Amino acid sequence: MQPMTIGQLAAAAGVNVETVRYYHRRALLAAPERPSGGIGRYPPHALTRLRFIKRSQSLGFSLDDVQALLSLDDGQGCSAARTLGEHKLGEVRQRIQTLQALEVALQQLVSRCSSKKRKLSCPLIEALMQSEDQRG
Amino acid sequence: MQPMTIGQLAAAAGVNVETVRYYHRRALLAAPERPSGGIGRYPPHALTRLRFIKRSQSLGFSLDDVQALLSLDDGQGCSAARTLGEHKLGEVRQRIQTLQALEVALQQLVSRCSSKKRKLSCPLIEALMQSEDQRG
DNA sequence: TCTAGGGACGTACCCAAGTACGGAGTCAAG
DNA sequence: CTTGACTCCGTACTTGGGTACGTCCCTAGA
Repeated sequence: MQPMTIGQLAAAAGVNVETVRYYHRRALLAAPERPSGGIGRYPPHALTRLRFIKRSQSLGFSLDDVQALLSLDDGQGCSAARTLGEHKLGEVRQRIQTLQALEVALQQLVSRCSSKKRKLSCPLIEALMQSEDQRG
Repeated sequence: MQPMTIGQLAAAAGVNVETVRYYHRRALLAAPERPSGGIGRYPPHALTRLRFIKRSQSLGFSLDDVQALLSLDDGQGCSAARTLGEHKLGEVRQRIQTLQALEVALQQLVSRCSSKKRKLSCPLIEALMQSEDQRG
């Protein structure tokens, strides 16, 4: 593994060159050493870090989260990292709950729509129109 | 129920005045009749529609979806509305699946973090650093 | 030495669903 | 008749995660 240009780095990680530059701006990825204003070369470590970022994102971490995670990458911050992970896990579970409630509600609306009982208008739209909080 | 000003309408629906104006711009809500350049008054129907929008949103419909839904509100578009609902239901179920996979992965990382076996660095961060797709 | 293909950098733009702001007009009460 | 609250309208800004563009610069190969 040799030093890479930004294009090679981006291709290796499967991201856009602009994305790499964006990560520089967000201080997630150090800009490479650049001999006398020339073209920068990234060490292999940069690819590892780039992959770290994408992997964390795919697990639901925001770039702010990733930044926090990276700042813990000193071998000392394990419990803090764990806390972060647990927090994120809580968020994920909360989102699942919300979506499951949504699923039930939507399912009911849709099935009411198929078993129409001579209503004048669509039960789905009707249900959205006048819900419990308006009449109760 | 009498005609309302925009402020009353917004308050009744629990939204910002600017939100109502935004819905005008999106053509989700008709601008009210306005006698000779004066101040507009909204009929009660506007509140119903505003609530329809917010309710639909809370069920996961985007404003574009809501627009489609509203255009079906003529008593004829029931099957189209149902199709829309089913599509949205599919999306919701897909999101739930993705999040559940995420939940499992995150759970594993976090629990690996608590049962540390004398590793040098944090297992969570380590796992993010070097995952299967890099070594396999 | 010329040239093509990157790379470096700054700025602007994309999406959704609003929010914020500033100036002018209007309306009702005191 | 003035004050103060509200409305109207246009424009710009927000968040998050980038994408796109334009211009200059550098470098390797022929």
